Amino acid sequence: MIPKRSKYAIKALTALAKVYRDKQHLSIASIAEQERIPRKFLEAILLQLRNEGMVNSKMGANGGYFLVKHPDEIMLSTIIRSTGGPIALIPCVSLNFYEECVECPHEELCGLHEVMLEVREASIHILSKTSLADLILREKKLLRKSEKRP
Amino acid sequence: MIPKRSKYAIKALTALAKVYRDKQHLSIASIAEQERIPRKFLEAILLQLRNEGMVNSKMGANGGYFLVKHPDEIMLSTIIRSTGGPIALIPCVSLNFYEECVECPHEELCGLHEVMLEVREASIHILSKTSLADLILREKKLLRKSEKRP
DNA sequence: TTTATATCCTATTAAAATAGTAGTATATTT
DNA sequence: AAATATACTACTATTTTAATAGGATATAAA
Repeated sequence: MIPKRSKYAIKALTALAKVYRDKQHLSIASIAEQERIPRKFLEAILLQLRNEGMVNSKMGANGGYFLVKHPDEIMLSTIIRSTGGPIALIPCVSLNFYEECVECPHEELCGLHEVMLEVREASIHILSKTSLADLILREKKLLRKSEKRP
Repeated sequence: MIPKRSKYAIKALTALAKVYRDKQHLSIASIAEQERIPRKFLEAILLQLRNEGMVNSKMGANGGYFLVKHPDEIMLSTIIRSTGGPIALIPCVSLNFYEECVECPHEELCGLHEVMLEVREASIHILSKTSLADLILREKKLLRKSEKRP
């Protein structure tokens, strides 16, 4: 499982993506309310994303956060990783949270290692081809579908 | 990430699978040493797997654990699930650890939900077609390969 | 029948990760 | 100047996971 932190980040960035074309920004408070994320927690998450260059902010009255890149270019895998969420199921096959197995003398000879690598590749394949823009598009499609057959 | 508990379980059951055809059993102590798993922790894990019917045990001197089913029939997904490891990345798409999203009014309309479902399906597809026997086979192949090109 | 060896079982503790909060400083707009 | 918003540091609380302790029970072999 990825931490709530990562999920909150995806939700918040999606909200920012929705106002991207109008060059608008959103305040922490408004995102927190809209997405039902604890305000102070969201503040910490956005601050971190800012320091990593994924978003930028404007201080002071009428300030807020906005995306630096186009929603097409921001992939779920990137968001998950930069908020500390490992995608792999075990540490010895994680790209960003790698840890050697204490019990494996040779991990190249470990069958479980090999299978877990395949799982990771399958997951990353999906998450690194899905952008914030894709997420929004999917939601539009789901909404249309539900309106046709209610 | 799945808990260490799940990984230890897979390692221990694989050890039991290796002696299955000879109708042999292994003691907790010997598995713990061989797989470098803390003995008492392994004891708790095997006890639970026994209560779920995945393994059986023989008490007393020269006792130990053995598989109840053929290694072909024991799938990684089953082991992970019964040792508390969720395969899904977020609770709202987990089969066995499902939790409703507080923030989603309609999860059928959530784009992230849809993507995470795909990730889960891809992972489960691999994990539920891979058995303990497959794991052993993979290791044999990896070993052969490494001996050819050392 | 005694001794050694193993599992059974419950309870407890330790450590780490995660989630969330507090409070003050700083910047910007009106 | 007042109101509003982010910046930043530090802290706390909660939960989960990992691991251990220790005695009860069963079995085999000496």
